[in-house]
Parts: sequence; structure tokens; C-alpha cells
Amino acid sequence: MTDKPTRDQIVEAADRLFYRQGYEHTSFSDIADVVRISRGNFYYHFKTKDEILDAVVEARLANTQAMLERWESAGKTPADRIRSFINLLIANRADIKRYGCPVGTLCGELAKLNHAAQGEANKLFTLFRTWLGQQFTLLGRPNDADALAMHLLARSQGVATLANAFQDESFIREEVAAMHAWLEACAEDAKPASRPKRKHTGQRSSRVR
Amino acid sequence: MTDKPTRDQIVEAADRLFYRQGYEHTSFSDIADVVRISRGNFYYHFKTKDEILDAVVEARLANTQAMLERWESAGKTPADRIRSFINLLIANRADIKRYGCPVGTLCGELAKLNHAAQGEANKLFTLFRTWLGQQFTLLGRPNDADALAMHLLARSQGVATLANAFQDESFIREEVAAMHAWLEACAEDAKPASRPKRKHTGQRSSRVR
DNA sequence: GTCCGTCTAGGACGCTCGTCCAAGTCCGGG
DNA sequence: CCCGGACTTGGACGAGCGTCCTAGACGGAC
Repeated sequence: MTDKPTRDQIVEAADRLFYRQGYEHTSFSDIADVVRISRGNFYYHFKTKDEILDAVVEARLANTQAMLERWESAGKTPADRIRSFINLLIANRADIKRYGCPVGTLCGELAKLNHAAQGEANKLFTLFRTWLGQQFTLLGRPNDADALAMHLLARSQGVATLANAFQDESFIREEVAAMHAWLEACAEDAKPASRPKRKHTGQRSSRVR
Repeated sequence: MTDKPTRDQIVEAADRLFYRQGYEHTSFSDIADVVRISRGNFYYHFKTKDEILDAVVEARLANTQAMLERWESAGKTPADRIRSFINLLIANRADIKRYGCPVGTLCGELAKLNHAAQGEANKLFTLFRTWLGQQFTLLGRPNDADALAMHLLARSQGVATLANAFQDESFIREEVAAMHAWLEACAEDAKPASRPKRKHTGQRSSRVR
């Protein structure tokens, strides 16, 4: 098996370290130790640390895009695809518990640093937002698709933040179940003619689990 | 008007700077510039930067505790108190848009740094959590009070994260309205005998606004 | 064998950081 | 007036940072 190009290894290691330790707290030496490369070698592949960050964000955008396209595979309903999104929290629960959401924590850090790359990083959020919006539109909720997408995104972020703070995986499971139920209600409301209308369509259950 | 003690000024300035720039990104020089004090003077009041962080967290805990006790004033129902919590997002919307949630972002950063003070900082979350739990118990939901508290906390965190990323204040208003409606449903469910039971108590409206 | 472009190693550089200290200022009590 | 504790100053110190350079190793083309 041939080794990956050094540049890709750097991006890969930086991605993981930025996620686990934060961008600012990760030094060239940290990355060099992982990739087993001399610090001086960085300058050949990247002129500045910012360029590494750009490459990491670019890679994450590509990976996310690819994942979303994979979910578009045939035989899946829009509701299934949204369920795939929600289940990301389950699939990555161990990392989320330890390091939070990769997107949320990166964007948050770059915002505090007032970093030039925060616009690029926010595209990760936008990617999910518009994709979810499309799914909610297909689900039959074109009028409030974006609001639903933002709502779901926000809940995911909140779950990740608290699961990280409280080191609590079970909280993720509970909230994921609640999100699935909420999605179910979304789908119900999308076809109001399929069954007798409820009187208070704006009512909300307060059940959390 | 007599000036505040230097130590308090340091803690105050550090609090603001830690919130806006992050803990690690804030240097002694940054704080010194604000307080108009020489860098060397820090050592008289605090031995290390970590001690400043401890003092900041302690001050935040005290302020938060005082705020919660203020909300316990007579004439307020538990629902009113929870509404006060939700409305924090409105009151601080400008700062939240620019810097995110003070609690969430601090805890997130300390988690990445694996900082010794993250336990103390998380007490800020615990403070809200247990207080909200008490209010939901008083509201008549003793069985799932903690889950409801965590749910509301998570939604607040998610709203703050996205409002910051998208620089969007109106999103805060929309989600706050949804949280108020959700709270209304909570109170309804707390007195099931007051009106005919619904068949699907677990149903959720998918309305977001 | 020689050449050349690709890639790497190791270290110098200037800077900022947190920490720490010696000296000095200020001011109320004796 | 002078003492002594409270407080402040400016700078020294070593470490680590991102950046940048020079020298050389490697390997295919000719």
C-alpha cells in the first residue's frame, strides 16, 4: 500500500487536531509529530497556518457534500434523508461527547478569533441548511422549509454542546428520539388532508422523551 | 465616585475579553490595556492566568445565582420564571449574535484546551439546569423536570450557536417564540385533568414559528 | 554519470506569551 | 517626620510560536 501524499496527511492530521484541540491551540509541532515530518517541511506545502485551515475546511466541505449526495441515493424518501442527518448525532456520539460538534466548535472559535476563514467555515453550516431545506420542501413543507432546517440544525448544535459539557451520551439518545418524533409530526402536518384536521394545529407536545 | 478595586477591574475586563475573544486568545497585555495597568501588576493580584479565569468563573457564578434569585421574587409563577430564562436570549441578542452564548462558548473552549477549570465552568450550566429543573417541578412536571430543563438548555445553546454563525438576530426571535409556545404546551400537559385528554399525547407540532 | 525538479531536514529569526522580580510610589499611623 | 504595608512599575527571563531559508537527499530522464 502506497502512502498518501504528505500534503493530504497534513490536512488529515490537522483536521483531527483542530477538532480535538481547537485551531489556535494546535501548533505546527503538534501536526508534525502526528505526520512524522519536520516542522520545516510545512513551508513547502503551505505558506501559512491559515492555508492549512483553508485546506481543512475545503476538505470538510467536500466530504460533507459527498455524504449528502450519498444520502440522495434512490429508494430513500426525504424523511429518510432527514433521519440520516439526525442519526449523525448517534453515529458520532463518542466524539461529540468528547469534543462537541466539529462544525459548531470550529465556527465558534473562528468567530472569536475574528478569523478570515470564518466565512468559509460557515459554508459548512450553509451546506446542511440548504440541503435540509430542500428535504423539507420535498417533504411537503415548502413554505417553512428553511425555518424547519434551521430549527433542526439548532437542536443538533444544542445537543452537541450540552453532551460535551455534561459528558453525557445518553442525553444525545434522548434528544435524538425527540427529534425523530418531531420529524414525524412534520410529515403529518405536510399532508393535512390525509386525516381529520386537529383543532389546534399550533399546539406542541411538551414531551421530551 | 471612587474607582473600583483594581482586582475587580481586572476580573471585569477579563470577563468581557474572554467572552469576546476567547480565553486563550486573550493576553495579559489585552487586559492591561483595558484596565490601564502595567503588565507586571498582574502578579500582585493573580499569580497565574488560570487564577484570573477562576475569578472570572466565580464572578459569573455569583452573578448568575443572584439573577436566578431575583427571578424568584414574589408574584411570579414558575412559568413566568422560565419565560425570564427564555427571554435572556432576547435581552442579550446583540451580544449573542456577535459572540455566541457566554456559557456555551467558554465551556466549549475549556473542553478543547482540556483546561483544569472546565469543571468549575460547567457549574454555570449546572446552575441553570437545576434551577430550571426546579421550576418545571413546580410547574407540575416532577417526573421529567430535568429532561425538560436539559431540552430547553439545549435549544438555547443551539439558537446561540446558529445566531452567531449566521449573524442572524431574527432567528433568535423566531426560536424564542417557538420556545414560549413549547413552554405553554408544557404547562398544559401538567394539568391533564383540566381539559379532555388528547389521544396522542406524544404528538408534536412541527410548527417552528 | 549527470542533471534537474520534487521533496525533506534542521535550524535561525523575530516576536509574543506567561511568569517573575527588584525597585519605587503612595499614604495613613505613630 | 518617618516608618511600613499596600500597591504599582517597567523590564528581564525562558519557552514556544509561526515563518522562512539553506543545504541536501532522492529518483527518473537523458
